[in-house]
Amino acid sequence: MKRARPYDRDAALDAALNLFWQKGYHATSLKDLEGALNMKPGSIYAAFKSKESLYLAALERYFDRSRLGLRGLAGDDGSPLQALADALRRFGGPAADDADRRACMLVKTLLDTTADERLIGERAREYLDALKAEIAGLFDQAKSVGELPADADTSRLAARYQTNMSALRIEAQRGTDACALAALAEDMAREVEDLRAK
Amino acid sequence: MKRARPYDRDAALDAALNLFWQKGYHATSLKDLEGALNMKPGSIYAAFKSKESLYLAALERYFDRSRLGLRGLAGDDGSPLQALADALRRFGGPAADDADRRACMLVKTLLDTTADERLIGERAREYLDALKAEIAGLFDQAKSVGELPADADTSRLAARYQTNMSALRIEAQRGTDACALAALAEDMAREVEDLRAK
DNA sequence: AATTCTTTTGAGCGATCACTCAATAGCGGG
DNA sequence: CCCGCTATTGAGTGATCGCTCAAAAGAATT
Repeated sequence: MKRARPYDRDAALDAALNLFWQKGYHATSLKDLEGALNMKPGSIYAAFKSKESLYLAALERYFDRSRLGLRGLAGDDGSPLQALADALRRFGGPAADDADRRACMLVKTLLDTTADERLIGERAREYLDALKAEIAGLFDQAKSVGELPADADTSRLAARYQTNMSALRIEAQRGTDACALAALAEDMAREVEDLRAK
Repeated sequence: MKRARPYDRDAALDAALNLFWQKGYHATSLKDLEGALNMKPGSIYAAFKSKESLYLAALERYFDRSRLGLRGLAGDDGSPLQALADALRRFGGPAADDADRRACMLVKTLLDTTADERLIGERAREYLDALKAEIAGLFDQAKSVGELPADADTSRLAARYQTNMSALRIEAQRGTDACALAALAEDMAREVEDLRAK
């Protein structure tokens, strides 16, 4: 090795992730990326091969974080069901930062992707499926702790939960007023809590 | 008037609507539109002013139809609540055509729109609000027929319903298998039916 | 059939797209 | 301190973007 990388790959990926998440794949130009990553086109292509590859890398990063977030819910306390309900309330409450008021990047990718970018669309679907499986795992935990009846269909519950979370975040991006958003989140959270075996 | 319009404005708008709905605003090029509308660039601009204007016209068309569809639910039978529940089941069932397996165009527009296209984003939000109001109107009807208790918060119910419908259609576009999709729709439909005053 | 006026045409505008590569810069080993 | 090598640079690639306009075409009127 004769020369170390002067740029920070992690920081660059973060910047790309944020920009892509905000503007979407099609609306983000190489010029935009040059500015956000503070890299010239040549460097970007040396480091990330192509715009599509960069997007895929950013998407994977997003997925990793999302999965980590979900796994973080597991250890919070003894009640997986409560953790899931609270996560919904969190997204309906006052936003910590802008990113919490944005629709899920995977959903945005899913809706923005056509046959021209098959790979990106397929990847988004895979990641969404994987996250759904993580959620199902949490419901499984709830079952093993006795919060859910033994015959609960955890994968069906996971589908419903993921759907609710996605929709809530879309609603946040829509700009629904804080009060209505909180009400919506509350309805969804209650739905989860009401699953608790009596 | 010396010369009648040889092209069919309605058909052209339909074609534009479908193309935009499928591919999104950014991914749809003028070339694509030329092909779909069977018009040369000059004609398109003479008829619709700009790509953005054309998109807005297509979006309005989409909105009009959606509103019409919702209003059509009102007269179906004496039970607005049942009509709303059945509409959900319909989107979870076997698709009549491709368009029924696509996310709502307004939602796609909302997620695909940045500050660069403020007007389009704002319009999408307005239309979504208007449709939510239509749904609230249906819940109001349900209330006046005695299906809902007098103190039901119909605008909150409408928000929840719209959210469910949007999410269901995203799920359809995601390619969720028919069985899981039907289960999801069933869960949502039950949620509506369970509102029925006992 | 000639005239008139509107609509359609499509080559082509400047700008921007994603991307490349010869030249340059700068660190590690000798 | 110089050399060898890799990472970075940024002007420039052809293609395509949204869009324009002078010219051609076609219906209505005479």
